[in-house]
Amino acid sequence: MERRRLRRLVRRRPGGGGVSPPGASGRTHTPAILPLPMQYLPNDIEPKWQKKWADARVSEIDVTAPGDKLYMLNMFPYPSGDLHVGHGRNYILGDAVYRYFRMQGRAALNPMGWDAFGLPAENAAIKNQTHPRPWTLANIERMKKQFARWGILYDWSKEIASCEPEYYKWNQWLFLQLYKRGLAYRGTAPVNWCPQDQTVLANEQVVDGRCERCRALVEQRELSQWFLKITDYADRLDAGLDTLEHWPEKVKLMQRNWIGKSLGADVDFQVPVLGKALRVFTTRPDTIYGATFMVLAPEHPDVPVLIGDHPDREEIEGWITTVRNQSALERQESGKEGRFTGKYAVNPFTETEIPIWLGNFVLPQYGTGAIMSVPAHDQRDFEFAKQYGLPMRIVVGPASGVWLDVNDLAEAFTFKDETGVSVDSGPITELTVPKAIEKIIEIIEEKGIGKGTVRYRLRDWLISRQRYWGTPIPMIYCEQCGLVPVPEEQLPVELPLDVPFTGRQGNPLAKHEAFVNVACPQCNAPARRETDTMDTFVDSSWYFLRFITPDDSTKIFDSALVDRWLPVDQYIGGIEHAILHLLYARFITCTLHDMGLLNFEEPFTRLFNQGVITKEGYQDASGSWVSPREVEWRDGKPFRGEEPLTAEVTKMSKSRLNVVPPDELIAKFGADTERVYTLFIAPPEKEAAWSDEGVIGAYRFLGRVWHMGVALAEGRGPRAEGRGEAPAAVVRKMHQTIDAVTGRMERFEFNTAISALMEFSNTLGEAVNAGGGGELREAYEALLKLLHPFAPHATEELWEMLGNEAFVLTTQWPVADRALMQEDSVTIAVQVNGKLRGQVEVPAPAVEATVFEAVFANEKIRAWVTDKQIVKQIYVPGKLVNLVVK
RNA sequence: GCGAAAGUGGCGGAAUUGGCAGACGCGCUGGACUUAGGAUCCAGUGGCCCAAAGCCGUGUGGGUUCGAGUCCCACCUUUCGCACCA
Repeated sequence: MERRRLRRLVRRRPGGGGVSPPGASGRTHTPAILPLPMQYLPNDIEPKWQKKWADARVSEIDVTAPGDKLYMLNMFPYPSGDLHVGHGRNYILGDAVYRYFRMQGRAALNPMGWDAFGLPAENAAIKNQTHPRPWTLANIERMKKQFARWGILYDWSKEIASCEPEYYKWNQWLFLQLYKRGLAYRGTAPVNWCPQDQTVLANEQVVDGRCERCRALVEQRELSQWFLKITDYADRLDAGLDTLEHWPEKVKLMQRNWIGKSLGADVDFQVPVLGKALRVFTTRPDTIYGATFMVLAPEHPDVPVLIGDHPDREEIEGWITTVRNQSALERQESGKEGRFTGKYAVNPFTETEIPIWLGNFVLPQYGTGAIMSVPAHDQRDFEFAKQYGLPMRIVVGPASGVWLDVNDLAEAFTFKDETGVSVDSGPITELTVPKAIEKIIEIIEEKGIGKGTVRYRLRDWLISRQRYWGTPIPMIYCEQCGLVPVPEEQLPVELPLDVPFTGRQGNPLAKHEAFVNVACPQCNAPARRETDTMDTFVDSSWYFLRFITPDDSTKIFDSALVDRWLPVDQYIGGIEHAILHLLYARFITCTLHDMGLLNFEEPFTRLFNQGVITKEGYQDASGSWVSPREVEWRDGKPFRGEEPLTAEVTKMSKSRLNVVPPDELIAKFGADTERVYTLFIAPPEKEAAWSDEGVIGAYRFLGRVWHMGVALAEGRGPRAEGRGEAPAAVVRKMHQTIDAVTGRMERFEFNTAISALMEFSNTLGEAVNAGGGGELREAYEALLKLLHPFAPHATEELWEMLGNEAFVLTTQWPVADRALMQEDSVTIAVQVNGKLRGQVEVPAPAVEATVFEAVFANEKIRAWVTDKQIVKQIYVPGKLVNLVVK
């Protein structure tokens, strides 16, 4: 094949250097590297370097010292106990970035802490008849050891754990500040109740109508609970997304959808029998001439009056009760249902009477809980109208002017944009939809029957939980004074530890007399403490501020220092927090800004979401998960004994028995191998399938780097004489690699950064194998530096072996010399009508315009420079090849 | 249903701005060294073909272009997110 031959020609050109001699029989094995006097045994060296880093406190940083600050942060984990290689991806990735920035000379802060409150600890305590605290603390210790064994450098002098009073005191303080400003309130609302976990949940914690944590069906209950008024910040949280240039679009979109900003209008419809108006919210006020009926949520406050004298009142009330008791999921699945109230409202534009219905598809929490129905132009209204035989009226037509007839409609025609034109709509007739909306809002406002409005889907954040293991809400109920906040000087309200865990009848805090009974801070009369605790997402909504001054017992944080170190420059964590944690953290940061405590509103400048690691799991016919140890393979299919199994690739989880614990892996190959493999496996933001076989590739790579280093250190490399020049190809490759890896580190392209290092290592290995030819050591040391973020232990050991004193970590990241990246010559191949016409070798700096004019003039030719680094292919229609060095 | 992202060898994945498709690695095949090798090293490895020559190849069908994995149109598939939000 032409192309292949061409490539070979190019690769073997003189001066290319380092290319192995061809031919199986002719190949001689240079003993420069083999046989090996010193094996790569990671487990001999890794703990040693972990200890050295710890002893030297290399990762501790003085936040008051000057420097080019950089705040790196991995989302602090829930201390659930054992970490598997899937968790490792997150932390290994963060550590690689941290080490890279350190080598770039940045004053990089990389703290770690524990999101230590929460249900699993409580459930474990119930199961094991212990207390959540020792369980949690033991897990923390285990996980710290695992982090260390991965070679991850956190600044442990900044460690925090949210379950400690020193931390949650400030949670309570924050709550009191919010309460003072009216941003924390107690209110009664239909809330999500998880019967399994015996607690209420935030809307964000309900997924597909089920509890995010335990998957139980969530029930609706009318309860009095604590809320944070995140809705006050809906507009800012929405607008702020536009400023987050370095956040994944996906996350911003998810937040935008969750906030659910809608522009529209509130409009009053008079109801003569009520003697007042019912207000509706609509995003399509331009369709108001087509509003032929009105639908209220069954929960709407005016419903009892409307149906008070209805002959079938009891039946309707029964239906309302049924709907109210349904979960959101059941309510939707039961289809559209409604009841006619027997009453009428007046459409303010057509001035006709329109019937008022109740409908289960109208949600009480959104808008005004009442809608004007325009069946011709809204699919939901259309379905409802068809079902109950309600009238329709077409008020929007296509701009193209095609006639529409009500009887022809098989579905609603929405025409959301300029493609639609108002029809039969008084003053807005013939206006396009956007213009019609603008105009009708003007008229509505002139008439004083409503106004243009912005509505949000976002609802207030329900933060109270009827569970023990969380931050006590610092409020007191006094019969005389009502709700009384705990005075700040009495904080923290400590969580009592002498509590039995039976797992029965709700929150054990409520039965702790010494905790509950308290004197009212205002009147000193006997009073009762709030026994609800806070959602743990409150704990994590501001923890990144606490890392700067974790031990300050006098204030939540130091504003001046926080303003210096924050926003967090690089935040790393899973996509599962796209809405919950990240929205709450943004909200709380805004409130602290408004309190004058911060000079910024957005806490995280750059956000990165790593993908999950998946692995095959095996299920038997009954759907139970089978341990991979029991699986036998026959004809490429999995079996357990005679029983066929099904294989499914899923996220690693204990329940699916597909987790890969790092211990065995590290014992066999070392942490560096796991680190390199984990980052090499796939682009870090993508889901990646773990392959036990694939790990060996990373190990071999490190082994080759190791053996090369041993050879150089023992003087078997050319360094012994310290003379001569490294082959030009090695120097060139070094600069190309430095350039490539640096860019890829910045862009989080770790998989290709590592592949570039593998290529460089191969080039270097060939040069060493071939007996070198000069100064290979400089190139090798550059390789060690570039490799350090991925394989910190091996590179430190090799660095030392070569006689260097300081850590690789504290050296400077190499800088590429662009001039030396260039090839000294390039081969230009010329293709004419698909055939290789010839090739010309030219010195790289001389690749200029007229080189080929004489040779290939007057032909339709295709020409390109064969080395990608220099120039691209260029098409020249007939006359002149015009090549330019980039 | 709505929204977003993605479809490239046996597998994970490469391929600035359209310019040598399959880098790098796994696996596989052959070899070296070995008592042995599931260690290590070397070579080969997109498909058709004994091989060469040649032809075909980035989900499918069109289009733009000297040139398309990349750009445009239509479709198919997968994954993720939202899901009666008026």
